[in-house]
This record gives sequence, structure tokens and C-alpha cells, in this order.
Amino acid sequence: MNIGEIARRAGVSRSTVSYVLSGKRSVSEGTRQRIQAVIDELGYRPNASARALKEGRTRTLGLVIPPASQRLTDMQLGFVASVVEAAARHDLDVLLSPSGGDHDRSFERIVTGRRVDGVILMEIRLADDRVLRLTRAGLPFVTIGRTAEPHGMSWIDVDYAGLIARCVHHLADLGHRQVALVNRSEELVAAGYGPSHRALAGFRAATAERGLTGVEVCCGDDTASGEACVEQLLATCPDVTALATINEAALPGIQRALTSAGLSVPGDFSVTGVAARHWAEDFRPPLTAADVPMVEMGAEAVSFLLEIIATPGVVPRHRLYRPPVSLRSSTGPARSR
Amino acid sequence: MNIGEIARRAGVSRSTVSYVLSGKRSVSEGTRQRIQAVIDELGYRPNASARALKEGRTRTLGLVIPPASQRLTDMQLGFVASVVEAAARHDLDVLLSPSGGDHDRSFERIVTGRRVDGVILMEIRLADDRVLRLTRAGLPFVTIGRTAEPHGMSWIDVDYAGLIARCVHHLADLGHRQVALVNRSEELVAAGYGPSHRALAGFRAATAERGLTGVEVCCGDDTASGEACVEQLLATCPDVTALATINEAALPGIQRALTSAGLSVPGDFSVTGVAARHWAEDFRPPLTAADVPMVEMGAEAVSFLLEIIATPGVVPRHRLYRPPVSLRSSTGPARSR
DNA sequence: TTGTATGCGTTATCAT
DNA sequence: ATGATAACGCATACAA
Repeated sequence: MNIGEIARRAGVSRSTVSYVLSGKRSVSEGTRQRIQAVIDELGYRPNASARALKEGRTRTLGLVIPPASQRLTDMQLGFVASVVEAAARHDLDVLLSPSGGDHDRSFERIVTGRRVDGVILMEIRLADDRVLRLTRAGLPFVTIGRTAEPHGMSWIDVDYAGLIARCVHHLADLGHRQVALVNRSEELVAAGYGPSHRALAGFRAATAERGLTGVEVCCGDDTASGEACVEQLLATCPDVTALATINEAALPGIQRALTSAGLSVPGDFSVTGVAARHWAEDFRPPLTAADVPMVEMGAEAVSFLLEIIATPGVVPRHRLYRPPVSLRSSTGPARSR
Repeated sequence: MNIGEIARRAGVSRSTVSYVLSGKRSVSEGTRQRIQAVIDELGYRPNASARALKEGRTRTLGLVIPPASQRLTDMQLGFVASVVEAAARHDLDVLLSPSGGDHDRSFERIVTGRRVDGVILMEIRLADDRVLRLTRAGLPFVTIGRTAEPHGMSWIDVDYAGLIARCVHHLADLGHRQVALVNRSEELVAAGYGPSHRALAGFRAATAERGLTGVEVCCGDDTASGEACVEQLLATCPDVTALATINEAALPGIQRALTSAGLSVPGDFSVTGVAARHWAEDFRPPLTAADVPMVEMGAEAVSFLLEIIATPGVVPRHRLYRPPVSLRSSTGPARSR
């Protein structure tokens, strides 16, 4: 079933069928209808590979996600969903590439095989080999997150440093003198994961500015780690009265450890941070937190990417999201434990 | 950068380069090395579209997921991750198609545009238009979940009926006389979502067999819904002493409602069901539940699909998973509230 | 308004 | 052991 078959049955040439499909040339109403009838009857759709070969574009976007082996966080999942949805609105398909390290067959295939028109890179590190590979390949790309030196490339990111700083200031205003930062996992920090490092920087700057004592802890992306982490924090640092976190997956565990210790929130202990809205709302009491706008970010990443694809030499764009910290009920005046 | 350029630089014909790449014809060691050197130097990789056009296969699998707008459940995410990982092991890429209803451009593109060699269909309904469309298109496919009449097609599924029945029997053995089933959302049930209907069937059969009173409730896939649902259940049916659920995302809410009501688990109330392991383990106390083996299921779906692709006329295969109910600590002898 | 011819980059058949 | 060449299915420049 190809365009020639349609042409044969409609008694026209292949180009006429092609032009009916694309509308790039006027076709008399009669033949147009006759051709369309054949197309509808046979359910013909052009072969995507042939079209891609001819046009030099695949109408497909690549989305590089963390290796599938490790469970995606809700935030990562939110990005994936919003990117896929935004792409679908533009009639674009999304090819998934689970890639972590530097040597990844899937990533390599996508980049050098011209399988996609552009790539959205998630979970990039401060120094990320993949941006270099994409640049060398001349493939348009946008990152969600940014490298240490993001000049000259397009990216979308959340201002973790600013948001965590704002959380610390909020806690300082409430009279807290010793506060903790519950970060992501040690492995991620060691790998140079941007949000972790920037949150740390914001935390240090703000605690220093306000003369607070800051405690920094790493924590895996799951309930058990969150619980263990806060248990240890409470045992080790008896004067800590509040924490800020960028680790939403640890929140249920954080809650559990606080409850087990007989600490009420925000009476005895305050909690705040950066999290997807539903994590903040599921916390008890609802979490005072900056809500990461995943849907907008995914859509904007697609939008930036399409712009680069359409206009190769276009000046790179970027956007640093700094959503407001929604005041809910998990922070209150300091009270020594 | 194409195969002709490589041939030119190596001073050979394009076919020789092609044969070096595929190994389908012997090439003298000298020229082979010379060609390989040029390939490595320029980082050449064959154009995927041209290859797909010529070979008639795309080395890509389609994965149909629920519309991206609604958050994926952890189980769905687990399937996606395991399918992507299994595909990567076979050097196959995965094209995502968010598709719910019957009229979906993305699904249509994938099916009729020959963009993929085969499709894995998730979240199918008892009567699902998409299997018909795939069958008509002659595109190999495997479903995770099964239709009402799955004869003649390949599928992987979890035996929700059997597992929920087993949970009910377990509760009956412990002396519970009134038990509830916390199902997925009403919308899903109304749409003919297989797991919901089969869980219901198993629940009814088992409660009838053991002479129990069964209460059936629907519940959204989130914490708040779980909490509201159990609150209402406790208020409406004071004699219910246990529940079984297939709604893992509701578990935190279920827990919260039980705690709020001052009910201890399993002392005052027993909870069991079907859930991904991490949900069961995060429950307090750990949930006695059937652990859905998402990784194996995704891998087996890919395996089935590859078999169909390789041998078009092959007899369809299927597999009904019936994982054991892991005894943890959330079920105990009945005690009236 | 419509038809003819060419080439996108690859693989594979047929020659040599 | 290697080269020339014909498709694969489509879009489009060029003719008529």
C-alpha cells in the first residue's frame, strides 16, 4: 500500500496524489475527491520512513530520560508526561532514550542515526558529556536542567538555589536557628547533579547571611531513606528545629520519622522545600513549598526546541523558573524540642 | 555524511562499505580496516530512515500509554520502564503514544505510518477499539492486560480475579465477616477497565463462596481519594473489618483514614490487596499483598512481541501472572470495631 | 491542472 | 573480493 497504488486506482499520477495529501498545489475538485475517496477506502497513510528520508526530518523528538532501572521520581515523570503531551499537540512523536552514563547505545543511535529532529535532555549533570555529543552532531537540543556553563545553549531550569534560600529566609524569619537541608542521594551529588549542588549553594548562602547553623544531609529518593535520614538527623542534631528539602520522594518518610519521634508539625518542627504540588498537598499538614511547574516547563522545552529546529541559527533561549513558595501549614515559629 | 562519502574517502564502492557494516559478505582484512578507520574517524552511522525504508523495518517498538494528562500510576510507570529497558537490551528504540479514546492522532500515526515494527498496548479495556485497528493494519502487537475475548492474540496479564479472591479467602480464614473491595475509579470501571471488572468478579465469587458480606467501592488514584473513600466506608459500614484493594495509589490515603479513625492495623482493621512491592513495603505495617512483577511482565511483553515480529504467523502466546500473596503484617484476626 | 523524472541513503542482486 | 545498479516510497522541480 503506497502512493503509487493510490495513483493507479484513482487513475492519476503519483505526484497528484502527493499534492492532494500536502495541499501544496491546487488540484481540481473532481480529481481531488476521487483521490480522497480511494485514500479513505484503503486507509492509506504515507510511509513515515520514506517521507523522513525525502524531507530530511523525522517529525520525531528524542527524550533522554534517566536509566529505566532506577524508578523515575514524580517530577521526572511529570516532565516526561508534559513533553509527550506538548509534542502530541504539534503532531510530533517522542522517542525515548534511557541513558545515564557516557556510553549509551540508545543515546548514540538517536544522536547519530538521524532518528529525531531534536532532543530534550533530562537529568543532566553540571558537566555532561551528552551536550557535547549533541553539539558535535549538530542536533538541536534543549535541556531541562542546566550544565555548569550553559552559555550558548537553550535550557529550562528551576532556580533551586534561590528557592532553597527563600525557604531558609522564611525559616529564619520564624526564629529557627538551626536548620537542615535534606538533599537528594549521595550518588547524585557525587555525579554532579545540578539541582543538588545549586540547592546546597543556596542553602549555604542563606544560612550564612542569616547567621544560622546549617546541617546538610543526603537522602535516597524513597520513603525508607527519608525516614532513616530524619531519624538520624533528630538523634544527631537535637537543636535542629526545621528542615528544607528538594527530595519530594522522601517526604512520606520524613513525615513518618517526625511522627515517630512525637514531633508535631509545625508546632515542634517545621518542614519546607521544593516539590511537585501533589506531594506538598499530600503532606500533613500541607507543605509550605515551591511548586515546580512541570507542565509549563515541559511545554516550554518543546517550544524552544521547535524554534531551534525551525530556525537553526536562532539565538539560544533559556528560562529559569522561580515559582512562589506557597504558604501552607507546615512551617511555624521555632520552639526548641 | 552518508555511506557514499565513506566509500569515496576509503576509495571503495558503497556496497563494500555496507557489507563491512553488516558483515553479510566477506571483505578482505585490508580494505575492511581502511573502511573502518574512515567510519571511526568521521563517526559515521547509517541513516535510520533510509535503512528503515530499504529494510522494511524500523527497529522501533511502539508503546501505547494512557493519555499523558492524567498522572501515570506507579504500576503503569513500572511497565513503561521495564518495556523501555527490555527494548534497549535488544537495541530497539521505543516510540511513545499517549492514547486513550478511539480517535487519536498519535496512535493513528504509529499504526498506519509504519513507524514501528510492533506495538505494546497498555491499559486496554475489555472492549478495545485499538486491538481491532492493529489487527486490521496487520501490525504485530502484544497487550499488557487483556480484552474480554483475548483468543487469538498475545497478551500478558495479572490474574486480578484470582488474587483478590485469594485475599478474600485469607481474610475469611482470619474470621472477617464483612469485607470491602477498594477498586479503581468509577470512570475506569465505566470505561470497561479489565482489572477493575475482574477484581470485582473475583471479589464477588469469593465472598459468596465464603458467605461473607462484600462492600464494593470505587476510588480515585490518589491519596485524597483513598482517604475520603475509607472515611466514608468506615462511617457507612460499621461492621466492615477488612478491605482488599487493587488501588495502590490510594494506600497512603487509606492508611491516613484508618489512623484518623483511631483504628490500628491489623489489630482493629485488616488491609490487603494487589500492589507494586514498594507500595506494600511503604505501608505501615507492611502490607500483606500480591506483588505485581512489573519488570518480568514488561520484559515478557517485549519478548512475545519480538517473536511475533520475527515469525509473523506464529501462534499467539499469553501469560497470566498469579504472584503469591506475600504475608506481611497488615492482616490479622477479625475484631469488631 | 496534471504528468514525468530525479534523488533522499540504504541494502541487496547481479556482474565482474 | 569488489563494483555497478536497482529498488524502497515519497516530495518536488521541471515540463506540458
